[in-house]
Amino acid sequence: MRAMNRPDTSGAQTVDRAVAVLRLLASAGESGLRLIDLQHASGLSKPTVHRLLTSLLQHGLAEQDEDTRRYRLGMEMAVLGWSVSSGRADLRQLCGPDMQALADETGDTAFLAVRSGYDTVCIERKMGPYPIKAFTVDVGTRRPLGVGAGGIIMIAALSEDEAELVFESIREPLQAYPNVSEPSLRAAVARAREDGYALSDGLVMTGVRGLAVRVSDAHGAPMAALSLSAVQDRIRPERVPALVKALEERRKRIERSLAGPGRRLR
Amino acid sequence: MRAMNRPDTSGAQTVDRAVAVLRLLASAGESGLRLIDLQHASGLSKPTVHRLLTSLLQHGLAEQDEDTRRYRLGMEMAVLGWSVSSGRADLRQLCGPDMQALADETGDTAFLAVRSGYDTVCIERKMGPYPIKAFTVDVGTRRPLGVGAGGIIMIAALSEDEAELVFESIREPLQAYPNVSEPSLRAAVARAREDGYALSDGLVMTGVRGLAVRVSDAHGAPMAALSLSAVQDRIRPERVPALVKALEERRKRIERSLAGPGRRLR
DNA sequence: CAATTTGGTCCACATATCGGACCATCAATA
DNA sequence: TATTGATGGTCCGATATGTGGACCAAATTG
Repeated sequence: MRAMNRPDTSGAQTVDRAVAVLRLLASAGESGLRLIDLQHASGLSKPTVHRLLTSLLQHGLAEQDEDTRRYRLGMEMAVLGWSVSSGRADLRQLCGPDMQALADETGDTAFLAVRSGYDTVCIERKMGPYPIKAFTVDVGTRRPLGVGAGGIIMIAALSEDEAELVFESIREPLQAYPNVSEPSLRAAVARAREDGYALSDGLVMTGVRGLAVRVSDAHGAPMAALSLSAVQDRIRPERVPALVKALEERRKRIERSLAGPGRRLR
Repeated sequence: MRAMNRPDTSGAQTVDRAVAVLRLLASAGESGLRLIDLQHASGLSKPTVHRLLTSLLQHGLAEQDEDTRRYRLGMEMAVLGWSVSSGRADLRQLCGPDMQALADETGDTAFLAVRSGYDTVCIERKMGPYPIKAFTVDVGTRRPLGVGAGGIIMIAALSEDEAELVFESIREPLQAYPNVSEPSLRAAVARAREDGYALSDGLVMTGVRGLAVRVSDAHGAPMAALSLSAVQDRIRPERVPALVKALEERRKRIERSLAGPGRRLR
């Protein structure tokens, strides 16, 4: 139908397409996608999608449910992922203790998310003791960039041009989130740029607020978003400064330990 | 040089090649591989490898070290892997407590490994209290199937035909392990078939012994290998029954919890 | 049990990929 | 500093490879 990404220069078209399919499967999560869904979402022809899937299936990167015929990511994908040994790869476990501490001291739920294409992926979650939990995202969940405080801070970290590209790309998938309008998102991003932290006030779900700061690597490049989320009563304006301070402190600790056991290649 | 896998029927050649490259990168681990290494190891031409890499780089599935020009797996690979939500995917954390308990009660180091192509991948490790550690494998390490007790039990779980295929495929990579000869490996596999557990007596490294049992999913299909490893003085013949018993007990617990929160698709 | 939807396959065509040849860059060596 | 060799990267014509319209099969629906 329309261009996926870059019809332009070098590379391997087939690889691009295969990766696109993998991304779609990743977004779909556990329940998977039907062949025809993939066909429509990717804009590729049925035989093409099927051929790609056949190959991915053979390699275990995708699997097919015997009964429903639906496709989802295969375990081999996870196994390959476990062999990654750089940057974000061990970010998750590295952040674990600080996130738990953050959740404990604030009472709310702490999240860690990274960018993947035009999605954010939640890679870790720690629940705080406060008994009323807000709508909560599972580890592994993918949502378009811009959804949630974490997504906002990630867009805010981009250059104008890149941000524009993102807005362009997420326009369609954002339809699924009725509370997120592009103007309100742009406003939130602008505020985040000024404040240094992002606030999502019911943008994802009415009655839920989130706060996020960005985590950078040793070179200052944004790596992930560290966020807190709770029902709106818990994140009142007067409490925001304290929460931001808690987030910032944890961010600093995390960045320090990121820089600490500095990996040097070769 | 020679065929990678199936030159035969349907699929996408390009995808196969790209996956082959990814596998090689995974095996190489942190230090990465040079273009020419990939070229030789894959048997593909330089432009082909480079073109595939260009695409993989664009998608973040691979990354290139600025200084050394070496390629390794990219973080996106890990992120995609985190979105896998089936079977083995959460096996690791599910096994964590039992493995720690196993390590604690035996004193030695417990490993969990899964098969990936013709490799075994160590996906979890828990150290026991005994102060003398044997040569120890990091999480994420890939080795040819058949290396170590875990690898032996995995081959033992295969049908004759499949096992033969494996022997064929690992002949070359096994050269890197001088202590593993094909006859001794075949003997170890045969014993493992009889005993129900695998014993590696210095096959990987002189003076190190390992014991492994296989972990099966709810349908009885082999999923992973649970193993213990220690210096040979710690795994004397008279202690083997007790260690095997401990492994078996943990295996049962793990398999029960695997069957328990049974995921049903759809 | 016809109609519709979806999964899967065939095959002639054309296009995206292939790889030999070439250039650029760097390190070691003379 | 010139020379040699090894490696990263790119070009471009030939063709093997992937493409998608059309078709069949099976499942689902009315």
